Amino acid sequence: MRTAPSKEFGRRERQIMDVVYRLGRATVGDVMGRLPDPPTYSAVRAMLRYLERKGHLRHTRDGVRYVYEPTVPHAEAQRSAMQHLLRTFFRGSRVGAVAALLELPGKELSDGDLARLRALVRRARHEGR
Amino acid sequence: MRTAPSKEFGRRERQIMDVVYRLGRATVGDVMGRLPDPPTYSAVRAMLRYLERKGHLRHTRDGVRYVYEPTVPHAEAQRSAMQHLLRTFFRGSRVGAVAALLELPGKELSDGDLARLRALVRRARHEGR
DNA sequence: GACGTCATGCTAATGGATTAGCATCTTTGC
DNA sequence: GCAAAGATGCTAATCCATTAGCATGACGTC
Repeated sequence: MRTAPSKEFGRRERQIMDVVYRLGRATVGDVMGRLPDPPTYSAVRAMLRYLERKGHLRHTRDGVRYVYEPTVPHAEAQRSAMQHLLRTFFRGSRVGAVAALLELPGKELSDGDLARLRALVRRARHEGR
Repeated sequence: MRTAPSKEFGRRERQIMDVVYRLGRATVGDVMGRLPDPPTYSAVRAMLRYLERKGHLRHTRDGVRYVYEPTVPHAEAQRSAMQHLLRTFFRGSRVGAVAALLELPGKELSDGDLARLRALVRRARHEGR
């Protein structure tokens, strides 16, 4: 049947999709191992099959086991998630979002990172965006 | 009963919380008007009461009607949502996320915006993050 | 003061996400 | 060859988010 992926997920669905996006490709065990309050192996498997039937995942074989990956490409999902976050929590202000981002804890920024950031800002200016 | 808000939501729950965060404070009508595939007024109202009982929302009166707002402060929810996005789609790379952010379409960046961005980068450097 | 409108209180019904259970198949080791 | 381990196929049961329905109360108007 293969209808258009609908972007809206239930709780578990969301958790599972997040794990798969995080890993890029994932086996049943990978997913189960990273779910909060993990249900049984069997339940996870059913869920994956369910998500596949709804068109959000596809699988390929790797020897005996299945490896799942999202049908919507990483970059696209990234963009749309960011878009949504921006709209929901920052009134669309990209600058505000950048501020929040840079204030998050994380690995120290390398010189390369800083250079890249400056380049991004410069580019944003020149392209008039 | 008021248990600790659990951060995980069902589909509608998520949609509703997003609307409330987007608006800051919202009446039943506000919420209903912005839901995709809006159900009945009554259903939205029940959902809001439900979310309140679970500790995610609180309400105050405004004349006859109720105005709902999140119990978790905007800034905190912002941070944790960004954190999650970062982890899920950017392998924790803040720079990568900033790049994606600046590439999103949006209002032209003002000179003030650019100055602020530069200041943020400078500050990130000096604070060693 | 009766009526219409619009708000909330409460609860039962529904439906779909979520789970578990059992059967089957393949691989590996003895 | 046979048994154990670990994978999938399929489906029924369950649970809870989601919805709708009916009753009640406040307010304004003719």
